[in-house]
Amino acid sequence: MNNKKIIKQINQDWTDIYHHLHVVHQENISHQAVRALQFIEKSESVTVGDLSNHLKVSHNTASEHVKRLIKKGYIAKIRSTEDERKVFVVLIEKGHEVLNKHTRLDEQKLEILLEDLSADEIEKIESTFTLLSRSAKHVSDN
Amino acid sequence: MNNKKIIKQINQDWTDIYHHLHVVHQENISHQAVRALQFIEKSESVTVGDLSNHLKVSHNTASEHVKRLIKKGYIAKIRSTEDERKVFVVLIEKGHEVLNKHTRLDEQKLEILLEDLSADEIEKIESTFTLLSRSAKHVSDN
DNA sequence: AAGATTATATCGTATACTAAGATATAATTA
DNA sequence: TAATTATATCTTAGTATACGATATAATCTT
Repeated sequence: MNNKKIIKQINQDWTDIYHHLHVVHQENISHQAVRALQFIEKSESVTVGDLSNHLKVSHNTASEHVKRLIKKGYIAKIRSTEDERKVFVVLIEKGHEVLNKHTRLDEQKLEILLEDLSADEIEKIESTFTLLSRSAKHVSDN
Repeated sequence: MNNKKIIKQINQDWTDIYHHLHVVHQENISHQAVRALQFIEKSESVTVGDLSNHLKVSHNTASEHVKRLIKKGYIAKIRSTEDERKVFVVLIEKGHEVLNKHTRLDEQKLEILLEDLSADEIEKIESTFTLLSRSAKHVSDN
């Protein structure tokens, strides 16, 4: 029952995996911008106010983040029809692309990696990630 | 043999896991700073010049990154004894802490997650990460 | 309908980050 | 001794981040 040790090992592996397999990108994008894009991608619907809460910045700063991200072609605004004060923000294609490059593992490197593994090992990786992502959602829902 | 689909699924899970389990931090640290800290942590020894190559910035810019990171208490300089022109940079405690918060999964959330799993499932997760991190190192070595 | 509240946007201002060119310093190599 | 290498500093400049103050428009309250 020494989960602490296992957790440290998982984290060590997690960062090693990312370090070796992450996409090499050249886009100049700030840390806050990535956080904003991630939040927008993973949430059902996001308003400027939601973003302000999530990033823990003032409403005007959030509004400026949105302005910058639109200028870069990463997101778009959609005014709510129910309450026309509200503005929803959504990722558009370029935003998805940039976010993928910053958060995902490199598909080509993964492909090379999988080539050297057996079908059983691949199946094990796949089912482990399914299990972990399902459990992770569960944890954050409480 | 449809690895493409499996790869997409792994990536989807990967980002979901990170989204739900990452550490909630408040440090204001830039993207380049995280990249620099990551590179310093994962490499055997790093000079200012190595950093400049890795970040693809000029030597003077790399030198300024180092200056900023030292000012923030994240890294330290160690002048080489063999060649006294060279300066190695290393992570110090606060740098490790900040980097962990930005790249690792939250230990408490992981602990809650593991509590609901069986010993077999935990073992499966552990061995999968060991396998993946070993393979990842292999891929990046070519 | 008038006033209060809510959601977002904009302006002014300030600080920090990022980056490069030019230049300087010190150590090493030829 | 001269050339090269590694790093540091100075100047300059564009961008990012953030907030307070203020503005606008929609919605809610009375």
